[in-house]
Amino acid sequence: MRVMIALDELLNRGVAEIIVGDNLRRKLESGQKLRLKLGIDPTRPSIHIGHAVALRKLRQFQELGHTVVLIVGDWTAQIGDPTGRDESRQRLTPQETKDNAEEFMDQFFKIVDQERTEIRWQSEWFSGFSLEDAFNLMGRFTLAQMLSHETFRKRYDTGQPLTLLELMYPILQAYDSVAIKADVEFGGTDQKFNILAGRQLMEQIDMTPQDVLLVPLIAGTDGRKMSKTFDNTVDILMSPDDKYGRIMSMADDVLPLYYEVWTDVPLDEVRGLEQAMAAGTVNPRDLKMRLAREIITQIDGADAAKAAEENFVRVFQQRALPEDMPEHPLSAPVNIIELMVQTKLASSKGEARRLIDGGGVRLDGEKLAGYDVEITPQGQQVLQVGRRKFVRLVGE
RNA sequence: GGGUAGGUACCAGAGUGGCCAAAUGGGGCGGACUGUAAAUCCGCUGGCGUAAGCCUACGGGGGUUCGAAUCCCUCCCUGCCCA
Repeated sequence: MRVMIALDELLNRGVAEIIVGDNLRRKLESGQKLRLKLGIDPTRPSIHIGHAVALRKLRQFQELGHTVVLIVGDWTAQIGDPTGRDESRQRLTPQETKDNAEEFMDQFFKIVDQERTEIRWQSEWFSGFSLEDAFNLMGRFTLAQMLSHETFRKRYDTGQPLTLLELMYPILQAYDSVAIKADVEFGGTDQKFNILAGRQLMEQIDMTPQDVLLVPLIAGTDGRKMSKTFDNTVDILMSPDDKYGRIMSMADDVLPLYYEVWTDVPLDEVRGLEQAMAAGTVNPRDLKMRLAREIITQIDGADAAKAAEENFVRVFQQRALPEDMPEHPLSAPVNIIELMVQTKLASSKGEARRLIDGGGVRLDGEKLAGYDVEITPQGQQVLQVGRRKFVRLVGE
């Protein structure tokens, strides 16, 4: 699929940090086939393009013949990764875990090559764990060490609850590396602590410690770190139209990094674009459009990307109607408030009224001024909330 | 185990008997301006009711009171200090 990429590019582009860099390079140069570890927690079945930065990197390694070992964290998922969290998570049931994992993998293999992936479940090694095994593991880590992790320390210092179970999270993740004999573990920079715990454990039991490849975290639509928690993600499973829109609403200054991690545009050219942007000789909007196209092409294919772009131009640049919109049959006159709730344009009647009061509701382009409006079925009408939500009312 | 401070809306955080669907900030949503960028400005931000109003809501349950986020009892949860 992709042309093989140069080693320098592989190890530098879209990479935040490699521990130990020389080591990894030497292994790669030796022609040794590596086992690339990536652990996922099937707590949230959706993958966004921030997670997928690591997946793209894995894919590049696969092109060179290395094997991805995907670890489904069915045990750690029940703890929930405390990293970056300021409160404890709810534990999941085994069934939820299983369902989530399946959904997750559908998305995962849109980017990673399934043929060169080995899927392993943590329960393979943890289900048979005895208390003795657990002691043996826990005894290798100290509390001070755990508290050196910013997340833990902050929780502890600010008086947030912090359970012993949560302290187990990095330890379990570390053991995974032992269980599968990982050569390199991949993750976002926020995973550094957990992944280093793996190195430490391997060293202690006289295994060759894994190397670590950390990818940068990218910003979401609001400029903060992309995270489900902030609802600022661009998800793999979103419709191409939604992906396009969300990418277009990114801040300008995230563009260079996005180009670096999500496109194959040569880095020299990216630097050039950055300068042109600073000099004002190129409209950042156009760079974003190109970026959106590139990303969607990788996930959904070129046709979908093209269609999404056309739709975007029509709806948001020309302020015309989108090509596809949800349809809602209309057989009898209905009050506007009622209708907005039915079509899910508003989540409650109160919200519907507020939207109308705020001037955010249009019927066939006409702003509605009050809410004692009956909508009667007649041919096709378009009901619109804000700039981006449309429903086509089809009279019967 | 003892002492002590707490648990308020999506988050942070005021409120310590009625003026409280609950200040303020953030977030979110809508509008203006734009490039669905940033910045800025305006409005909204529990549910039901076109409205008057009703219902639900300040950790859970019970009580006092005409009236409770606010007082009392009890249970649960968390922090801190001591053991």
